[in-house]
Amino acid sequence: MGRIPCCEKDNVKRGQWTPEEDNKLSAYIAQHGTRNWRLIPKNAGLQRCGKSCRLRWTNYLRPDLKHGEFSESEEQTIVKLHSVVGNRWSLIAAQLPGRTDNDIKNHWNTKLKKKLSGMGIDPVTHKPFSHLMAEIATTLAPPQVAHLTEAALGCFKDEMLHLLTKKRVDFQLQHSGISPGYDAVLLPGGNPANTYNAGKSDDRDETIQKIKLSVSRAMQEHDKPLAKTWPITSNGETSDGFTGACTAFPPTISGFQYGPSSYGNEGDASPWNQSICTGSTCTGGNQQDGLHEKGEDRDREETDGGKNERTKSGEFATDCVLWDLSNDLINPIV
DNA sequence: AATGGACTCAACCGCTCTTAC
DNA sequence: GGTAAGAGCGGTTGAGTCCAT
Repeated sequence: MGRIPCCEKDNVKRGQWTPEEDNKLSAYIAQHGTRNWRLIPKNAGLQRCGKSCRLRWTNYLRPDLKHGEFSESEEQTIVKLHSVVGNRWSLIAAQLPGRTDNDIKNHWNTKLKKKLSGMGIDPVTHKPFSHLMAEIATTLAPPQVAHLTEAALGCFKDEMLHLLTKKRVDFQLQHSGISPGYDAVLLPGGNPANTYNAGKSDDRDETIQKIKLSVSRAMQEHDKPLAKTWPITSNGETSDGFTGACTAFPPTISGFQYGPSSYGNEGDASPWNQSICTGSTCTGGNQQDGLHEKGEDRDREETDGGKNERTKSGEFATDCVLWDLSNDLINPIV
């Protein structure tokens, strides 16, 4: 009944691999291939679990692996694919020859997440943080909206402090809203990638509640309007022209841009072009493209009868598709 | 030079799905 | 059909290294 155990757990070595172990494993696999990981450590003379051997081979020893730094185009691909499939590292790795899921996961967690956060973009939703504010604004009464900026500033201060002090902050806990676009993606085999949304909306709701609470507090502290408020007018603009949320977002970071028309576009200084976002709609120049339209359609479908659309004129239509995934990237996934 | 915090990344853990028995 | 190991995957850990003070 069942299979025999892959190894005797008491008799296996763990931890870092030595060059001798690497040589033994590589030599054995070169000669016999990678069939039956259970037998490989035994036959190769290694005191390792078969699973450990498999990981060592697939993540490090395979001759077709790249070990150097990630190129800019590789980073673009990772971010773009992540915006579509989320933390499905094996799917992303499949689009990057020579890179393993572990490599990509590590690179994302140590570098790319911080880069995006530094640009004012939530690495989970791939939307500007300011879009969250715009979404909240749609649910607030006008007197509360006047205090939104102040309240949100308080709630985002941890992120700002992180950027300034490089202290670790778990962004995912505070910004776990998921782009509506995720739901529409099909994975190999035709399964929708919608499981990625499971459990994430709670975190975003928590953030929204947090900001709303701050709004209430701010209103209690200010019987009269703030000295410098940005009351949003009926057309979505503030009295001094501030358009809702993010005309200043995200900040430009040298050599790292993020944007809709970026991938493979000629004439762009960098593939990291950022979309110009007003906090309500994108003006990044690709609003007519199919993907963006799809994104807006998806958003409309999920706005629960227009919850996200503040007015008929749509000043606070909150979707802003940041990535224009090229067909050659999307096709293998869809 | 010493120290402590931040960062990186290989390796492990634990879960799910598949497959052999 | 039930059981348990194999395989694959994403999340987490911790040793080593870097860097600022």
